[in-house]
Amino acid sequence: MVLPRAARTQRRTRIQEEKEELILEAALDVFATHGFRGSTIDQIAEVAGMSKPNLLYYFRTKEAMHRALIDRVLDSWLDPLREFDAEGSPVSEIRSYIRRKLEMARDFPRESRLFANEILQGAPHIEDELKGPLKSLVDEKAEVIRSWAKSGKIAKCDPYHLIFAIWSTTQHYADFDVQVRGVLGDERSGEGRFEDAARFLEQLFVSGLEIRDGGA
Amino acid sequence: MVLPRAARTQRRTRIQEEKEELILEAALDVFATHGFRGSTIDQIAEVAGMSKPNLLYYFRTKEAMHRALIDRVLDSWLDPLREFDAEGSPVSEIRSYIRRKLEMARDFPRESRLFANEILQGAPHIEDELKGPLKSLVDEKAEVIRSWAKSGKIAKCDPYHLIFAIWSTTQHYADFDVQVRGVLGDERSGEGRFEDAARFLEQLFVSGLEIRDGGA
DNA sequence: GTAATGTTTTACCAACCGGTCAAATTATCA
DNA sequence: TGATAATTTGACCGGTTGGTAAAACATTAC
Repeated sequence: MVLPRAARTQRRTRIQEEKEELILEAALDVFATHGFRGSTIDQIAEVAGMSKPNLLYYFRTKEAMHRALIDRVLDSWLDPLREFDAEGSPVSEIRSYIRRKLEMARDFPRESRLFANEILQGAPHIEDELKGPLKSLVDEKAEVIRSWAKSGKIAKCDPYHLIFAIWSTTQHYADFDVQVRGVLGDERSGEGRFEDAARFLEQLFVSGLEIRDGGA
Repeated sequence: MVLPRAARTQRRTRIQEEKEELILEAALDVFATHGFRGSTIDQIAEVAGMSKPNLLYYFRTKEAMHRALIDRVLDSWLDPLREFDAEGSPVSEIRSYIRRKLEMARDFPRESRLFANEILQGAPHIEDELKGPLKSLVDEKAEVIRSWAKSGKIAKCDPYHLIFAIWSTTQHYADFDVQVRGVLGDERSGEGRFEDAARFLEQLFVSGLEIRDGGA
């Protein structure tokens, strides 16, 4: 019988798992570089190496594909922030948060771009997640940072804008990769640029948050 | 006679100037939120309040509209960096560069998003500009920063990554506006968020670049 | 006023879009 | 093996897309 995908409650077939993975992989490629509206099912099908109706057998709509991707990415995207530990030392926590985010930008640039495209275009599919789970997590970690500042472990600063600054500087290397490479030139565009970036950002944030002698 | 737009060498009509401006304004709206491929001529025409063929009388293709916009934006986008003055004091130059970029993010968010979309999608229309004029300008200013570091006016750091960090943190408030608002919540999403951001970023960069006592 | 030019509209096209359908093919398992 | 269910394919559909042609309309210059 040919049941619509969503109606199947049975365990998934081996083929199903493989093909769905294959499709999401292709969809990630395409959505990440063209955004939702700029991507076509034909294009995704071609990258996945299958016919369009075949692809639509696994995901019944373009939106279903996009949603599946977004859900997966959004979840893993916040892992580094979840690991942010209130018990650790501020400097080492911030330092390793930066490192983790930078590693993600290096290792999963398509995921970062998928997300960036979605936000840029007004986050039509994930506004609820932004105002719900994401906000809660950030609120929680912002409170941690605030307490560090209050107890004099780091300089006083707005914790939300600190988080924004870490997000933007690290994701920049994934989202604006073409620009970064263009500006750095071919010689400096090797993988070493991530090490350079890590060094710079750690210096910036760590000494930028140090307590000054003449601090207010 | 009906000459193709590109072939007209005569002075432009009053109507031409007005309509072209009207169209570019509408196109900026649409391209900025949907990217090139995600935007349609019909949509732009509707926003501009004219019929599609009428619009196509002024810009013969979708690409022509996009190019006209990109050219204009790219130019004004670099103005703050051009003002970056080698003769000024490092701290005040960096401080006012941050302020200017932040003001642009606040006052011209669509322009920022148009640019972000273009880069995100691999900069298919402006790769040459990135590797040419943009790179040259950045190279020049990076040299200024390097000389400041060398003469001990600011901490040693990679000037390119410093510039990237300023770009990303400031443009973040335009490009990721939905996310910023979502996380800050309704109460803190007023215009005051730009003042908060300015305060935070100035503190971060200024004290992050100060010379340490125990500096290497 | 009128002729030349500039502008707008209506009607249209071929290609592409997201998605459906039914038939053909292949895998699974008793 | 054969029956049954899962997968793949090709043909197709209505709507949208970027863009054109030509005629109607408006504006300007003389």
